[in-house]
Order: sequence, then C-alpha cells, then structure tokens
Amino acid sequence: MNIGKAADQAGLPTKTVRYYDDIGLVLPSSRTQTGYRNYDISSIKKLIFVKRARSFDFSIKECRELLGLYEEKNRSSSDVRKIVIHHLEEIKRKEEDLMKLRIELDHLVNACAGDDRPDCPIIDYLS
Amino acid sequence: MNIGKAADQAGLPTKTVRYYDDIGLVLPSSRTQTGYRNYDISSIKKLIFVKRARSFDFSIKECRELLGLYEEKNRSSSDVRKIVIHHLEEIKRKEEDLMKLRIELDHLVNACAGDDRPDCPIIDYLS
DNA sequence: ATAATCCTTCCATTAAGTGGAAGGTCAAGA
DNA sequence: TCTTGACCTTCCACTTAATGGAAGGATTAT
Repeated sequence: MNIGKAADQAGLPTKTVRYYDDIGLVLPSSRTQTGYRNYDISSIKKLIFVKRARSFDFSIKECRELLGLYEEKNRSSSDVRKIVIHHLEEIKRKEEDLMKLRIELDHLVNACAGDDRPDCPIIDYLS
Repeated sequence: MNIGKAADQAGLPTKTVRYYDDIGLVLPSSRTQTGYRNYDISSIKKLIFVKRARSFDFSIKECRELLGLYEEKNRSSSDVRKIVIHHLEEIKRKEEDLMKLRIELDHLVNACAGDDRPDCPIIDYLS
C-alpha cells in the first residue's frame, strides 16, 4: 500500500506518516524500486497504535516504548503499566496546575469591570 | 543596569531577557557605546510584568498585547478583560481535555494486572 | 598585567509536526 | 504515444519559548 492509502487507513496525515518513518518510529514494510514507501497490514496497525497513543498525549518517546512492548510478545504487563502510570501522574500534575490558573484568572476576570475606563485590577495584579 | 542585574531583579534568566529583546517584547532602555544593554526601572517593570503574565500561561503574543495595554494609559479595561477571558476559555478547554484523559487512563491502569504476564488491556486498547 | 566575570552575537537544539518547492512516477484517456 | 493529473520523493523552512554553547570583546579586581 502506498503512503497515501496507509495514512488514510490510519487516519493520519501523509506528512505525519512520512515523519514517523524519518524518526524511525514506524517504518514502511518496504520500498519500491523507485523509492515509494510500501505499508503492509502490520505497519498500518503500528500507525494506528501510535495514533491512539498520541491521542492519549503520550510523547513520541513513550510511543516508542509502548510500541516496543506492543511488539514484544513476552512482555510483562507491569512494564506497560509503569509507563502509563507515569504518564498519568504527569497529566494529574498538569490538571492541577491548570485548575489553579483557572481559579486565579477567574478571580481576576470577576474583579475587572470590563468597561471603557482604564482602571483594571488585572493589569494592577500583573504589575 | 546591565542585563545580568536586570534579569536578577525580574527573576528571569539572562538568556530570556536577551530573548525578549530579540523578539522586541521588552527592549532595554538604551545601549552603552560598547553594545551593553541598559535596563532602567521602567524596562525592569515590564520584564516583571511579562514574567507574571507568562506564569499565567499567557503566550508571548498575548503578553505583547497585555504589555501594550499596560503602557496605554487610556486603555479600556474591557480590552484587558477580553484577552483574559479568551485565555481563560482556553485553559478551561485544556483542563477538560486533561480530565477526560485522566479518567480514561485511570480505567486502563486499573484494568491492567501489572504483573509479569504479557496480557495487557492497555496494549489491547491501543491496538 | 592579567585573571575572572561580565557582556556580545550567532548557531544549534528542543517537540511534533506542517507547509511548500522542485522534481520523479504512475495510471488513464485521447 | 503523449500528456495530464494525481500521486510520490527529498529537502528546507517555520512553528513556541526559550536554552546551551562557542568565540570573542568589555569591565573589574587583584
């Protein structure tokens, strides 16, 4: 399958699939004599796997590790779990940070009249 | 004041202050004959302003707008408020996205035994 | 005088792609 | 057979908001 079809199957932009090849994340199964990338079912499954993992906000580095475990048939599920838990902690941390920001910004917005006068508690707060 | 002192006063790395000059966000008040940047009180206040705004996760572009309003003495507070509300919406959106991710990942982690067997609902889910 | 500590500019790197240019390939129709 | 259009290729630049380092000039302290 050509890269365009493969990208369609995986639901990824062609550019991204090419990029994943460039960085050695998901390689095409072969190349034609004229240099066209070929993707077989197995490589397309890997593209889909990466797409899902990315949608969970796993970094490319983490996707690489997960993909390794995906292919490793005598993996330990604990290895997978470890990566996901680590990522989960990261997400929780970010979520808390955002919550704090939201609360502070909410206060500022509520304190600001938002009219045509220059007096602004937001500007004051940032000064 | 030299850039090092100014950076200290603002609580920013020297590199960052130089970067803010490069992108025209906060310019030094002058330069010495030999090219050293000079920062006066007013420019240091701007650095501090930007530092605070960045800590609220405002983008450089937004900081530029806020800084413009900070300096504009006959601004309308509604203009400030508009920017902050927009940013707040963005933060709320991100927060919700993260919450959804966290919940899904939580489910996956709980479903995974995390032992030395290869069977893994997480991998299955991503496949 | 010289060493230490500043400062300067410029270039590369980070993450994860995206956009575009220049050019090669392939399949279909006239 | 020629050509047109839709593919495909590689390469380079750009995005965000800095950060790291190299090479070299300026200032300060001893």
